Amino acid sequence: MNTLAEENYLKAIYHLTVNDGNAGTNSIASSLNTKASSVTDMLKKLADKALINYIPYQGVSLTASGQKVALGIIRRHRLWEYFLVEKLNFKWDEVHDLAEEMEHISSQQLIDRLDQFMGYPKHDPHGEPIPDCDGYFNHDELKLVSAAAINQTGVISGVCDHSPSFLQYLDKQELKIGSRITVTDIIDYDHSVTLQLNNKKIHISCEVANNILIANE
Amino acid sequence: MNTLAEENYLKAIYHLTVNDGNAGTNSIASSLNTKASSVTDMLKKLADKALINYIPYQGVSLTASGQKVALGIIRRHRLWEYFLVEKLNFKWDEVHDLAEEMEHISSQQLIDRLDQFMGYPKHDPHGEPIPDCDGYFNHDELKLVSAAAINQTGVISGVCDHSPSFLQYLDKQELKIGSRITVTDIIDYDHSVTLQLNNKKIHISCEVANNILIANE
DNA sequence: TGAAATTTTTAGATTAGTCTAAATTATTTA
DNA sequence: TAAATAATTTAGACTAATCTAAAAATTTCA
Repeated sequence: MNTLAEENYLKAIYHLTVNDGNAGTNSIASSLNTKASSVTDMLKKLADKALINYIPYQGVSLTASGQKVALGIIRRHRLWEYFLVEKLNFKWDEVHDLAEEMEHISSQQLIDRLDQFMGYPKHDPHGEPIPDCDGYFNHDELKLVSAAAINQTGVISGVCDHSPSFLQYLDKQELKIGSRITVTDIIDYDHSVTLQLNNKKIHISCEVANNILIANE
Repeated sequence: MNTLAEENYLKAIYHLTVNDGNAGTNSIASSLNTKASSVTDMLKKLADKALINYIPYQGVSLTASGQKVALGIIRRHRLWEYFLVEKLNFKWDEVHDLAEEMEHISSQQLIDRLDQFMGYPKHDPHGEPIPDCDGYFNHDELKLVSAAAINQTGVISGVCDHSPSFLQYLDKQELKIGSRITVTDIIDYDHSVTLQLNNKKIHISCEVANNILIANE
């Protein structure tokens, strides 16, 4: 099996490459709060284990087996988040760091039984899809609120920022996963957005609109 | 906080000293599958942190704060074992190694909510008492089957050996926690024991009788 | 296109935990 | 009670993961 440090590197590389395919040493270092020289050392180890494709000075990508490992970690992380929120009544802004610890318990049987116990949830509390035991998941067609047009309606289905302060702000505004909202106005000057939520008008900044995902209707 | 290795040492020292008060370097080494020299190194670290009383060549005992840490680990271990058996349908012979990993997730809040979620169980699946959040637990008055007299009746309330092979043997004999048994015969020659369980007579070896605990009626 | 800036790697050191082999202390027993 | 035996500690080395500082490669852009 892989060490804790190796798992954290694989997960970071997965998140950095899922959109643009290739990650650099510095971006990995900053996402793991470590130094570039430490990253270089680890990249060699991961390459020796055939978990990444690594060409010095050219960045890295995950191999098929590295991606499988990374998706396993992400599956565990999201299932534990779901467990913490749905079974132990944690709030969605409290579970990230805990799940970060729990995701490293590697028993496949444990995770599959946990999945069954919870009824095979499809999404974690932040709307992220949960990979199944083979690493597959539907990539939902979501759109940023900041990219929506006036009068567009949608259901909040995900958030990009998982920081407690952002999630607590959403709680205060009663913006949650599953809420149906309509974009009623977009201010040219600062790109801030006015939303209709039930009977309420809510005005959010461009930055906030940039971190909320809605499903098209 | 303490490292994983430190936690494992504290737990081992707790188990070795709970009856006889003092543990030697070699006994710690063999219970952790490591070498005496490694133990000596770690004992110095734990003594520096005031978690153990250590006098070179004289063995060790836990300090009050070391005991508190150890009981916290044991609480987590036993609660996870209960969770695995009662919620995820693992068998009692399958949970030890998994709980050994899970016990190192240190969030107090997680454990207290897990405890609440399960209804504050008093015993793990092997009958071991679960310390409360302050480290307290009732030390049940139990007796070994091997120490019982003929005609004595009791309820199986614990097992000393937690190995899968022993627990699977008990399953096969339908001897489980909660079963009421009566000692009907004790063979002088080999100290083996005959039990009455419901309508069934069961003959067990001295070794087995030495690992089953019953509560006096 | 070639110097400046940026990114990445290398070299050498550090820490936690472990090991083997040798030395030391404690215990047993003749 | 002194030698033999057993238990424990010390000395020195190793691995994984990290760091700082310096060197090398790549990219940028004037």
